[in-house]
Amino acid sequence: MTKPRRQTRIQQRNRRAILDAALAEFSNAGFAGATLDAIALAAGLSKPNLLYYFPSKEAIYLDLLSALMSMWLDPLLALDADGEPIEEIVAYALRKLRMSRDFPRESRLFANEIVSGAPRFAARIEGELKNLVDDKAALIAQWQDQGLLAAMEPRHLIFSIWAVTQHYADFDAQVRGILAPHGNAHFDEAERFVETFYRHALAPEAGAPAMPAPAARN
Amino acid sequence: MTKPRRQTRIQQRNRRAILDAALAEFSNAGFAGATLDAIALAAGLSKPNLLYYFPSKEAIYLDLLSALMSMWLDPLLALDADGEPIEEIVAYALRKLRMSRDFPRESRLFANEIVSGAPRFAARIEGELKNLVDDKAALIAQWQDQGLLAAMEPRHLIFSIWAVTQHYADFDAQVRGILAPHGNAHFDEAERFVETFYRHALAPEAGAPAMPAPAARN
DNA sequence: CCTGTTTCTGACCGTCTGGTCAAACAATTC
DNA sequence: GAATTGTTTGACCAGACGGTCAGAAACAGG
Repeated sequence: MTKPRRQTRIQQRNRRAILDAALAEFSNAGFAGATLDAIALAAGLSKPNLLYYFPSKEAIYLDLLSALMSMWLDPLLALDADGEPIEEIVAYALRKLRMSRDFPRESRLFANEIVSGAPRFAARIEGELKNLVDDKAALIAQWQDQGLLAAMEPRHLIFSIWAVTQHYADFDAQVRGILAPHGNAHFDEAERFVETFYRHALAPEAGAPAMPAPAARN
Repeated sequence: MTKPRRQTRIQQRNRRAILDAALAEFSNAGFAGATLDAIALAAGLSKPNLLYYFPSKEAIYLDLLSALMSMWLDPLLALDADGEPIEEIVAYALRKLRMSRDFPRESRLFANEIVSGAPRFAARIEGELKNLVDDKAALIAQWQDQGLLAAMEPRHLIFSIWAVTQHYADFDAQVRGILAPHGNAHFDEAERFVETFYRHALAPEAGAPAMPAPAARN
């Protein structure tokens, strides 16, 4: 039991290569559409060798989901109760947007999983993700009660931020088909849009400073 | 050549059953994940019989895409240049939201296709869809120049409406995991959110009536 | 060098999948 | 009721796919 040395350098390199290749494959083809042969090829390994590092296709997929979960949650986690509400939410939306630009494969992996009914992900959605959203929704509701934000259902506001920002990664093919951009230039446009849009949408009514919002039914 | 009678009653019934079953399968599993056996089973036919009506799996898929294309475009098409701008756009968003509620399979079919890079759909995106968006984006820009709408890039505004409304169909599993709703009750909440959100976000600045918008760079 | 361990591979297997086909069955027409 | 046309099926096929396995390399340490 001396010197555990859990992973050799070769293991580290190959596992990394496999996960990277798998991310590319799964995010483009979904779980069903991706093949071990394609992943092995992209990783520069033979298929049996790939299965030397991971016991099955599903194990690779689940490993990816787990590894990316925190990256997925981080931007929302950073929403700061002590910050200025509108700035905090706008900054959150911009963080998510930049993740769509910088990590589109990760976004599409989750998108594929969830569009297909999240068969291997439901537990985590109803667990970690739901808890985090509940927390932050309460924070937003509090800000609204203080008249610092326009009144609107906080969870749906969060959904809208996810939807709008992830749209640029998940529906990249459509966005590019319509904007016909060069490279990632359209992301600058998107940043300006997201910032002005949410800043405007979140601003409380001028003459309603510290009153409970009109449509607060819950 | 007398009495063409293109489709018998049996043909009509079976083709309909196949397309319906295929929509269910493709929207849940994507093109790769869906199987002819599953479609045939759901349609109440044997696999060879299914292939008597359609030449191939891809033919069924393409038939579906074509048939659903106009349903997809209609809500945007109905955006009326003679209407009141904010009401028109809010009504458009609500139409799209109700489509997510009433036709989630159709929405997920497109979502699956586009998330996977739209391999069988790119032509239509760059054709019909792009043209329609260009048209309506010009109309929105015109409204903005008249000071009737807050200034923001029209195409990205349209994207945001697609993203927010389709989110409820495409990411249904996630929405349900977080809201834990009974049936479709959360769609009422979503309707209220979408309406107030866009009404607020689109309202022009109080003191900027008929001036070209500040960030109009294009 | 030898030895034990880690890494890698070719050959193989059972299953599933999209698709074919000849023939049976049903419906319609004359 | 015979002939024609339209519909359905069981049996089958070739290829792809996830996964196994025995053993060959490559790599370590002594």
